[in-house]
Amino acid sequence: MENGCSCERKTITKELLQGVELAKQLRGHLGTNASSVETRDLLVQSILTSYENALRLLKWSGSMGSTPGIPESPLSINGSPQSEDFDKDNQESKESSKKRKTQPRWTDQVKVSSEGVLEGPHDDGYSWRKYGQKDILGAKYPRSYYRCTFRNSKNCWATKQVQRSDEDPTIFDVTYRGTHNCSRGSQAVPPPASPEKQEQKLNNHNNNNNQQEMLLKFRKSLRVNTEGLDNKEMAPPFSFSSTSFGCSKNDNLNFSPTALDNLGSFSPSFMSPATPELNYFSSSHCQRNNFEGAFHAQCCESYLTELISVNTSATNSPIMEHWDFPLDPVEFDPNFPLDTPGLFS
DNA sequence: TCCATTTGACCTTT
DNA sequence: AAAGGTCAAATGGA
Repeated sequence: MENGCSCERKTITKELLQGVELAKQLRGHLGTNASSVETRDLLVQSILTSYENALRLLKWSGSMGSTPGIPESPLSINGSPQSEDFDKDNQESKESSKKRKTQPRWTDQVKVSSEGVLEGPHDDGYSWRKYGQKDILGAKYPRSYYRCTFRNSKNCWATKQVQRSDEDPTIFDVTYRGTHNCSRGSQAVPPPASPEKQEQKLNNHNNNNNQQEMLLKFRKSLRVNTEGLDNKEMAPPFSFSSTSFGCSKNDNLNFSPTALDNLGSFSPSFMSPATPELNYFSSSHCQRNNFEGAFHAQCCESYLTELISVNTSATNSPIMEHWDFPLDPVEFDPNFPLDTPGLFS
């Protein structure tokens, strides 16, 4: 009960702190000619996202009042920490269907290139294995079900569903469930894609190529930095296209904390290659259009903590946990009364 | 032989 | 009861 409130508050505080920190960075960038427009755009976008998240949290907690009861919320309604649910999930592997309700869920839309030309990177760095396909009532196309390849070896229970859009067959709705316990599944370059397989995810706002490029670089950086962490079970097909931004797989990118700061607002792609009709998704920024569950997940700090720890090297958290800024508690009091009337009006 | 995909059956949820 | 989701045997490719 009270824990829930406190969790929400902390999460909101975190978001706001992130916003503050990003604003500071932006100010720094504005004072110099050295930073690129892209970087500034990124910072602005990050700040907006952060504040939007905070506002959403406020709205959500406000609409919920003191009455728990959001269905499908990964945040355990009865007050039990999300991490407990996850632990249970891991233990009760045979009761997988019971996980449906407890795991965070969010959807993404993926647009597939009709030309089959690689316009960006594909995949999310995770390895998926198809375990089912089902015709869905009212849907033209069947829905495909995928789970993490490392379900058994690493007890990773992340799953996803891929549903081709009826209206636009080039669009795929991808629903993710659960978070990866495994570290990022691969770092290898994907095999040459056939035209059919050179499908990719395009952002709904893909006219912002600069931002996409920055994201790609960031993801590339992540990949580079996680190489060697998990070599034993690297699944080969997921990586960035070397043509995406002129970097080969072996390029060593500077991946400094500064770079992370500059790009940290982007969560890594949740896309994956694994479906016959769409083998390689490229990532996009901020494409997530439905944070069902996952958004609520932010409200529980234990869940947050787990996500952060789990995703140290390979994140697929629905939230922006990359922001590991050295926050200065003196400049912004975490205990600041966020429910102060008029504060956000 | 190993691993991924396919697909019908079964289970869970609504 | 119907629809959605998962399991697991069969199958095929490397």
